[in-house]
Amino acid sequence: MHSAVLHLLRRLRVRDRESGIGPAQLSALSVLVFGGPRSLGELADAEQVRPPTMSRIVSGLERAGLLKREATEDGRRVRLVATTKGTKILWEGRKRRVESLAHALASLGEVEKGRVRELAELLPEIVRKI
Amino acid sequence: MHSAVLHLLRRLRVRDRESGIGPAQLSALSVLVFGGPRSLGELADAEQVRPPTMSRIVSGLERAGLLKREATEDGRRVRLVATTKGTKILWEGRKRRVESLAHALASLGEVEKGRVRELAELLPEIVRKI
DNA sequence: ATCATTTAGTTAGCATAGCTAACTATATTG
DNA sequence: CAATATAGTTAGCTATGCTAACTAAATGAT
Repeated sequence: MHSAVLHLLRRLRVRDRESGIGPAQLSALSVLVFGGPRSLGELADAEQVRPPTMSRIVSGLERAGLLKREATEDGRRVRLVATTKGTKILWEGRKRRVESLAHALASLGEVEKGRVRELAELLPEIVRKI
Repeated sequence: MHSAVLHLLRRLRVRDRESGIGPAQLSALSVLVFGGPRSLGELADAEQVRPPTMSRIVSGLERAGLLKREATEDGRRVRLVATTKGTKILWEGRKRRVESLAHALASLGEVEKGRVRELAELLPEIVRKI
């Protein structure tokens, strides 16, 4: 299962590359777009990455005009917000990934599709427990 | 599903880091250990990576004493073979991953476990079609 | 048989991404 | 007000991905 999951992800990333944005940047931006604005530390936690790493990922996204750093009441924190451009790019990427998966799933029988559906619902729970 | 798979992989990689070997090296070595010796180009294909990338990954593994480059009849090709040390390290890593997954799966009911099992068998087929 | 082409790998050079250690600036607390 | 804690950044290392350009070996065409 570990191996299959690894290769599934690798294939999907090939499509992601079309967005012209690195995988870590893409994943971080998706948290902002689909989960709303948050601080750098929160984003680092969500992405299971250290603050310096997230700091650089955010710098790249900012340079590309995909997010903005905004000041907060607490002078130490920043609020990271996806720009319109960032949001648009992400929705296009999601569309591509869904197309790839849909293509692969289309040739499966109804029974198999049902199994995939069941596991997709189960996975987040499993992940939380690891 | 894409998101859940991404985070599942990320969690498992945390355990993999304990091996003191990078994720790409670990994955390439696992192909040799569990799939047998092969050429650099074949390994690059299996890992969905370009030859120069695989060349450097292999160099790292060789430097660490985890695999050997052997000559073949065709003077251009090399045969990559995991060493005893490489094989041992990989089995220990597999053990750690299995422990992590087992821990997460242990709390599931029998029905859910059955679903996971069915999908684990289905995944490689899906991956091949993407 | 020789010269051109194809194939397998490597080297060089660039960008992204992960880390720790050390720093700055702002809040909080004693 | 001084000491400490918290949020981010900077610097510097390694690993991993790419393309372009190279070497060496095998194949093929005349």
